[in-house]
Amino acid sequence: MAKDNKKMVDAITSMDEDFAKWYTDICKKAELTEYTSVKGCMVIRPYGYAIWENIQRILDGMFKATGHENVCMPMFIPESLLQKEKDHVEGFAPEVAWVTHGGSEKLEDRLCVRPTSETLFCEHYSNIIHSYRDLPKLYNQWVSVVRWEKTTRPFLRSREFLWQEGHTIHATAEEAIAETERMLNVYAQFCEESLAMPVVKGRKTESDKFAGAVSTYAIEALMHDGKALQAGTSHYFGDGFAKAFDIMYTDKDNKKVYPHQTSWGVTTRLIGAVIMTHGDNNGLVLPPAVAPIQAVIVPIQQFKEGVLEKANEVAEALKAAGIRVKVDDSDNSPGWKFAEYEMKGVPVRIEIGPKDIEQNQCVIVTRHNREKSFVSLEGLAETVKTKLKEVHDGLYQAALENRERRTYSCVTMDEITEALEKNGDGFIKAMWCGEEACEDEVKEKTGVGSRCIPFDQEQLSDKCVCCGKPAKYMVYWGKAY
RNA sequence: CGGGGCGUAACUCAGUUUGGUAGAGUGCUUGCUUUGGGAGCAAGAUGCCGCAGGUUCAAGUCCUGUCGCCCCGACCA
Repeated sequence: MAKDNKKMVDAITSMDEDFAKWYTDICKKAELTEYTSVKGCMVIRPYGYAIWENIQRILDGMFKATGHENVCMPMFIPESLLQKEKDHVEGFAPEVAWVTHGGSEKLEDRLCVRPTSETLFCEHYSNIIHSYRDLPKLYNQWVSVVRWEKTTRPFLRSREFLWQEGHTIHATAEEAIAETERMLNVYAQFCEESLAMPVVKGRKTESDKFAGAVSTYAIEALMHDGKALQAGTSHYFGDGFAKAFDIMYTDKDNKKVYPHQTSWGVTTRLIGAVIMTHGDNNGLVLPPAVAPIQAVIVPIQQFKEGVLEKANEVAEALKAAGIRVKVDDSDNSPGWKFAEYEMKGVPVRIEIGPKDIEQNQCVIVTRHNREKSFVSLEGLAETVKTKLKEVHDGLYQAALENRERRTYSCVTMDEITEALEKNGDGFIKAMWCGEEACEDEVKEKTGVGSRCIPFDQEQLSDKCVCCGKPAKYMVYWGKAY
């Protein structure tokens, strides 16, 4: 644990003082994003984009390992195509951006800028799928989409955002459901192993489903301030889209039947999740797996002979061992560099000065707890790898503890209100009868909405927390981003 | 879309009440000294005061309109 919680960087608002401002301060000061002249459209700067590239690289590997292929759909959807699935268009129409002109000419049919690409995949599938031999298709694309949000925040909710959307089509419902669950597990595994972020896996309630889905699964994470963040979703569509788009194939018995579909996605919101899960009052704290710089080397008295040479030599050795390393040989003071890389969340810092070189050692400091140790330059790459692992594990443990500390089991409405008042925002575990009216009432009376029906069910009581009728599920409730 | 706040130098802001030569700190540039937790001194550069009208001898300041951004709600990844 941090032995010194003193805020080193007065440029960043303290998270206890104003969590929202703390968040946006980090986005700007750690050079992740800049605002542009279009509301909700942000520049993702090199340091922020490098995090996304790491996320992409790891996830893409996981998708390929599970048999998926990357494709690329156009960014425009004709209005007529968007209209084909009724629930889908109702869900998305309020937030789509429209292209009405090509050059100076008005378009006959306006084009929607994709808010998601189900309709495009469906149109394509209807062209290429004719036989059971054409199935399954396991597709994914890395693109950006546009949703005209009213309230925007960097990474958490922007009008254009980067994501991947997987779209698969299968011969049977069982296969499609298995795919939906498999990809949710891939997301959960990624969040835990690469982002050091524990998540709750579960199913969304009917009212919270994706527009056009039979069922929606999600992973939910709890942020530092006790608010929930949906970190990824996976949808099972049944054959609803296939029917709407007239996708049919001939099965082994020479019968024409409808295939079953899924889609699943994660977005640059994951970067927001990382910020709000691991960040502290000194700035960002990055999980080593996605950190653009895993170790920064700060030379001390770098003008003295041999110091920079040694720093570069150490850097080369670490690079050779596959560690992402940077030597900061700028003429800023060491203190400035310490603060700078802490703000940027670099997991490990290495200090090398004349005194160290004399003793063939260096100082190594881990970002999450700021613990300092003197270690030999001999076998440093292995030491650094151990430290990176320590940072990852430390982050995961702290995030898990935060979530556990902020998860409250409640059997009555009063208990919910009390728990929130006494301990602050967090996850509420409570039983539910399955009626939408109760879901709404819980939200209205206590302020927490249903997050998901977790796969790991517990029987907290026999009765719905709201109406007292027999309970069907235990639900995680919370305030959401 | 509702409620609140804010647009003046690269950044944070003062100046607006009471109209009268455009300000400070930080950052930036150059030089010297420094370097184990955001260094010191000296010299320098930087402004359509969000935009458009209006009132006035005179507008950053007053009036009208407009655009944008931030925060909080409702909705969403």
